[in-house]
Amino acid sequence: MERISKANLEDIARATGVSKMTVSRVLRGASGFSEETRLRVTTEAARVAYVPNRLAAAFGSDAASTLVGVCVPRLTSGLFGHVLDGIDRALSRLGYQTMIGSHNHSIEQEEAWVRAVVSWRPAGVILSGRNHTGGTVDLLRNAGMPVVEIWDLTTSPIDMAVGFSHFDCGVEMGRFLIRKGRRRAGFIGASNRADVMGLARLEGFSSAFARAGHALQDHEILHDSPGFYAGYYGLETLLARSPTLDVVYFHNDEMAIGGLAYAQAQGISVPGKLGIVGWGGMEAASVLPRRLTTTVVPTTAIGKAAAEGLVARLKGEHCEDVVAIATRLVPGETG
Amino acid sequence: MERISKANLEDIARATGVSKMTVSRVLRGASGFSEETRLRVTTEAARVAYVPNRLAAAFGSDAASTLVGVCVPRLTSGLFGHVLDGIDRALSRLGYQTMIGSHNHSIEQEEAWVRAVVSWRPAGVILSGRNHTGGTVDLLRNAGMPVVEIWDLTTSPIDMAVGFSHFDCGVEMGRFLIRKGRRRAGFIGASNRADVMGLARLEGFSSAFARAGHALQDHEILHDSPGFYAGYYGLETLLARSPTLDVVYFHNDEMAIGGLAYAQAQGISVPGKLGIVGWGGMEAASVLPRRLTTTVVPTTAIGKAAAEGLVARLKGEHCEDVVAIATRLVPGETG
DNA sequence: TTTGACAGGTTTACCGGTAACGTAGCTCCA
DNA sequence: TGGAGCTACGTTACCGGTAAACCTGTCAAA
Repeated sequence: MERISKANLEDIARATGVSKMTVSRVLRGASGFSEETRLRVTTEAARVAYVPNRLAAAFGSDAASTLVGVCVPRLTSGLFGHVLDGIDRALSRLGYQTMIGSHNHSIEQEEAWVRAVVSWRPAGVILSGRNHTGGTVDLLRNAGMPVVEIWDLTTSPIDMAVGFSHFDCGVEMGRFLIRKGRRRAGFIGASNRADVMGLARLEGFSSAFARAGHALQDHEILHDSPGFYAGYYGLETLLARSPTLDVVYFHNDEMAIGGLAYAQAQGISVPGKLGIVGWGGMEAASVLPRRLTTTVVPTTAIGKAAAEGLVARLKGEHCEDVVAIATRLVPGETG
Repeated sequence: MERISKANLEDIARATGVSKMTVSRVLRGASGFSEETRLRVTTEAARVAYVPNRLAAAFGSDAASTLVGVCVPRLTSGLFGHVLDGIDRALSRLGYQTMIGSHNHSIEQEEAWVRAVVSWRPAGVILSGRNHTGGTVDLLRNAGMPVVEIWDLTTSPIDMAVGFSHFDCGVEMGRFLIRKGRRRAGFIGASNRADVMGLARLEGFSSAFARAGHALQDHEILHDSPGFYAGYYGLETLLARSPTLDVVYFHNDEMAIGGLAYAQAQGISVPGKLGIVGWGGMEAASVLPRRLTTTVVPTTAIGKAAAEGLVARLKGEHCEDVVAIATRLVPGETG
């Protein structure tokens, strides 16, 4: 009974009187064996509780890895949680395992993670964003495996890209607010300057206002995690400096809700005196007493598309290099 | 220049005039070589951009795997995001890779995941909860690797456990509310009946009220993901049925905030007419206009403790089998 | 002078699969 | 009736590390 689970192909082969290779073929569901052999082998495999050794399989044949590396900025973000969920569901349905990491908006940490994950010889890699170190790009190009860059769309991906343009999100929100009559806009970001995607939204937003002849009045980027607190205190800081703002664009919905809480605590009328708009489309944003004006990002769909694109490439099927996933500006009652 | 990254130990050995084994020792930082050799080897390794092959390393020596499997109920939960972050930070600092999966509160899905992850011969596994299939337990026992069960504490873990008691959380909240004069309590859960940990809180809560002579009046368990919507509509449903409730305990903070939103929309005075309390301690809960009464769970600390316990066991260091991490009931302005 | 300990290596065997190729026996058709 | 083409296997070599055992020269102590 002891270490019964340590059985390998050879043990099963001996017990059933066939060769190791035949057992391998049966258990992989390949072809080249009779129904009778299949039955004998699977029965014996079940009896000894055979656990395949993917390490040996992936090592032995360079093409057989079922491992996919995924790196996101933060595991604690509600949005990326849904992206990971979309990826993980799609990949595990297709028989792949995911190796997940986070880099906290540091491309150096991302390179370290890529180095670690490539040493496992994965079938492919999914990264977030379009900004990577030269070392990361070299490593991935040399490894010659499919790479999908998600979240921020680029027209010249390392290999493939699935996502949307953060700059365009900012532009769209800016134009929307100008149409609504807003003129003195501010922005509150967080997660420090390393979050280039948040900054891209700021740039798009700013350029939309500038083009309309109303330059961005002020912005505040906090060195804090982009949550409710940062939104609350960020708005306090920004309004202390620029009390005449008539609308504030927040880095994300969590922060916007924090800002909303501050405005409410101060008796500032929203959207009357001050508009508050977010980004991301977290669930809370649409059920709060006042529905937040925000941009909804189809997170799960992005994850799913990235995973399916990667697998399509692995199987040699055709698949677009760049897949744009549309975001949707949802007007609420706060902007 | 082509496929220069495909260099292996043998290539480096040839180029530097030493044996493969010596190169292996140098690059692993083992001992048994001179400083001059070390320099020659590391220089050559850098020149050819050597990427180690962990597949081969883990395969070749059964003790060398640096892989740790982690399975949580859902990747989209804010709380588990922090747990994963705690685990991932601790493990990557210690040189391990994490393979993350989710099982959506299904122990059958958990078993499937364990089967898949064990086939990668990881160094250890971290699971959530104490409820597993017999197959899961057999698989892990036979594999003979360290296992940490997190989140819900058990006194008889498969191997190790790090967490707290959900039942006790419910009891503590129940007693707190009774002291505050609440008598007619309800509960709103979600994620269907499979979430045994949420149900344990309900049981603890219910038993506290029962012991005080005020049986739980009503409860509603929605077949929906435990988010803001479920809280909003859950409270609507529950109050339609039991309008005289004076306090409602929610599955988590997201749902409680949804409930708060419903109460506010209906003009129900909180906490005057109805108390609303949550569980989990999400950041939003403490900055909203009224601070939510809730139980704060030290998520990151649990992840960190689980990871460090696992590694301690791997290194043969002493480490407690059961580590209790205290939660904290934080009275707010809603209960 | 001998012994032995140690640094600094080398050699060999092996981990458990899989690809590639070989082969025996059978059927089927010209 | 010979051989082409199948099915159902078996054989061999190999993936890239690492453990373990085994060398070899040097230096110090006995």
